[in-house]
Amino acid sequence: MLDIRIIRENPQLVKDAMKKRNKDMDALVDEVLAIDVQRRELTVKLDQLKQEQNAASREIPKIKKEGGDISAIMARMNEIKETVKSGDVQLSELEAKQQKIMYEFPNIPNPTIPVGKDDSDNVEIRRWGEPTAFDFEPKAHWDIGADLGILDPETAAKVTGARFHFYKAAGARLERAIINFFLNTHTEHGYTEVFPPFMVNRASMTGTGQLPKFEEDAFRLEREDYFLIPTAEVPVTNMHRSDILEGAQLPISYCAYSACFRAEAGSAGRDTRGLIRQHQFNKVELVKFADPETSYDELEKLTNDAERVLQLLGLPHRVVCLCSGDIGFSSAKTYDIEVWMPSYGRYVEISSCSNFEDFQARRAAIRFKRTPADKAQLVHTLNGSGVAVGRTVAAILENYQNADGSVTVPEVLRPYMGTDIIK
RNA sequence: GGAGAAGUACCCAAGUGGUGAAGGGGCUCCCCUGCUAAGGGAGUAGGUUGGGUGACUGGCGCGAGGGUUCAAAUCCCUCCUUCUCCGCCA
Repeated sequence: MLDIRIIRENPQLVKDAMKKRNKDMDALVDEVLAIDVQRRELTVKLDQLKQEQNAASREIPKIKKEGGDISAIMARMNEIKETVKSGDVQLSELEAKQQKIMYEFPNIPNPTIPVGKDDSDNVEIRRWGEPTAFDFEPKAHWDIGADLGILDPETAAKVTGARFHFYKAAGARLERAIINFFLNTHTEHGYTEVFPPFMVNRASMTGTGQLPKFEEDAFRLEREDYFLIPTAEVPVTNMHRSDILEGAQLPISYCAYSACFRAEAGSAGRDTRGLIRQHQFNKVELVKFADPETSYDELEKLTNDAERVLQLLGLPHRVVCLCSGDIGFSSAKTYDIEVWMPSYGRYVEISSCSNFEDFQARRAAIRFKRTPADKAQLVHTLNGSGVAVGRTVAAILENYQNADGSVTVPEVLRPYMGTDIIK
């Protein structure tokens, strides 16, 4: 959520920022400003009446005690009561209206990111490794998985439906090995491991920005108002919802494994084969709470930490800075890490590392005091995949495949796999 | 899922309708004491929204949200969480 004060003080800045996202929200900016004026005028009026009520409440018992007549003051109080009551109703309507609009605004893109229309305007920052070369015709991971008997979408389709997978034997073990490898590596680099709930309540989904705008993207439970998490970002960021953290604690860094659930509404027909786009997938997530003064240093570090696991796995990848038209709703700046996927013949997103600045913190009321004497201020929240597990399996199967159909296990995974080859 | 109890500040805790939410511990500062211990004094309800150029000043805050009342921590309703017991279960 944006700060209403920014809109009050510099509406043009907000309008321009939205245009960088290819969104014309001029009318909404003007509307929210008009509501804000009304709301504050009414607030002043009601506060004065409430002040009068409070003063009278102190007088009434005094007068009664002295045996005086309170009928005049009571008449006045009855009159105020009605005005306050209807005023409060009106006020909460205005507040709701204002908040509804405020929830519509995406974050303001950071000035350092490229301005652009869509993913074609994203800027490559660096590459690591070279696209894998083969002296045979490489197969796609879904074919490798089927031939080795380690990936089974057909059975999952029977048991559940489309866009689910069974992993079997070495496939299941590979998934588990990668999760452990990721968590161990991040833990060694200062992240505290947490294992979160996979369902969260509405307040948490609102805190990180999935709601109210993107409810159709999430799976919601029928009997409770709970949502299956689309990413561990949601429960882990919301761990500190409504907290006031100590400045000395920052940055707080967590890593978390979770299953992730996405409805993939609007993705029909895209990436229908293999592990790239599933309703349920595993991910290890990195989450940071940082001092605003250093949050962009933390974004660089977090991105490096995510890249590290790909480097240790020997998977060629590149880092891309998303342009203003391509960043997510809550993000101010995002680096995507893309891994080389031979079957696609291009780099495919495997991690997304973002600084949300105070956008989530304002929604979720996550604050800190730099020193105990300071006033509480909003933290900056960051997160990034460290990294998506299913896509890592796909990348390993494809990049490490051999001419005979077997797959070499990357060296760092061998202790976890208990073998150096899958065949 | 059923029954009962409870949620007040960093911690413990008083407060069942009426003029600013007791008290204690802890913490901070000051005084005294050669040091320590003990003692004395002061401060310590955060936070959030508003108004004012400003010194200042108002509203809301006792788990959350509604309601009754001139007036709610206190009465009523709904929900959440915790504890005890029962049931169920990995």
